[in-house]
Amino acid sequence: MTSAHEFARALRAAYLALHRQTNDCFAKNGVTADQFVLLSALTDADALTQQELVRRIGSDPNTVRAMLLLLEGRGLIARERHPSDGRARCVRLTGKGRQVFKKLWTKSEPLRARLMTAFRPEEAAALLELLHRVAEAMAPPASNGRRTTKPKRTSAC
Amino acid sequence: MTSAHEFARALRAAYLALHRQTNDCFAKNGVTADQFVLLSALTDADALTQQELVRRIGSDPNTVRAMLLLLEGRGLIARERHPSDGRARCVRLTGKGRQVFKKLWTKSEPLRARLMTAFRPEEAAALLELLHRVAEAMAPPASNGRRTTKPKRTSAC
DNA sequence: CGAATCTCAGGCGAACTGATATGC
DNA sequence: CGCATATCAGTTGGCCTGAGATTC
Repeated sequence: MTSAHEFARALRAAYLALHRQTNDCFAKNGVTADQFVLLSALTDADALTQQELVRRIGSDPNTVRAMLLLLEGRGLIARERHPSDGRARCVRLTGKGRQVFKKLWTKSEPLRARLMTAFRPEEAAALLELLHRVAEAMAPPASNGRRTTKPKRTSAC
Repeated sequence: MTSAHEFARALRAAYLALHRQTNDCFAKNGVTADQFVLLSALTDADALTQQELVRRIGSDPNTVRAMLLLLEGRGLIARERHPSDGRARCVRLTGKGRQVFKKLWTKSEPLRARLMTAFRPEEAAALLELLHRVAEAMAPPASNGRRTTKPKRTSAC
């Protein structure tokens, strides 16, 4: 039982250290670690709805909206109306956004290299799977976020 | 290289899920997850200086101060002057603080149990060690926090 | 109608910067 | 003197609640 607490503290320490280094790495570009995560989620797909973005980065709709407004103001992302669903918004990277992300990605290479020194390649897969299991185990049990029913569509935009 | 990014996202997802569940768990007691971490650090020792507290929970002096003022206002901790070092402050749990922490600890038992379901007991130690290595690898390389020189004393208060 | 998606207003805790006072 | 410890003032980004508009 107490080992769970130790584990939680270690997880916290590891994440906070990573988060801080990432923030420092991007500080001069005016981008935060969380914004980088959002941008990287957008590079995985051509366009995503805000809701889908919320789901992928594990955040709150209001938080995502605030971040998007910020990034939109800087011309890194664009928000268009969804063609078939009047409620939804399609979020995509602009050309500038893609360019900036590429620069940030290159800039953070050393950080990822440092991260990889923490374990051997053979361990990586196991560790990754373990972290996924942790996230799954700690996912909201019944009443998700603000959802009252099941997720239903994954709305690929 | 890209696996480092995957790992970072998984680490983030796991931590955020844990952090959210912890916050929800303590919400009705008016205590946040970070405050719980601080309180738990104080249960490990009779008294700690603020600086040592900063080091143990991996935070910022200003942040810790703000949290301490908050907790002091609620009567959970006390800040006395250090007997031999006029600059330092000795932080300790009050009786009420110890009592509250105990209640919170009990209340969060299910959370820790859920966390333990994510991996088998044999894996726990290895995983713990791995997370420590990650935190160490991502620790500030040269210029620590605000420190310009070496840490020197660990000041056990 | 209910439900989903996003918008808006407002508040809060955490983290940071920079400057400052005091004691070692 | 330099350095360490803590304080104060102010800003920011992220997260949350609660309410509302619009659309499916």
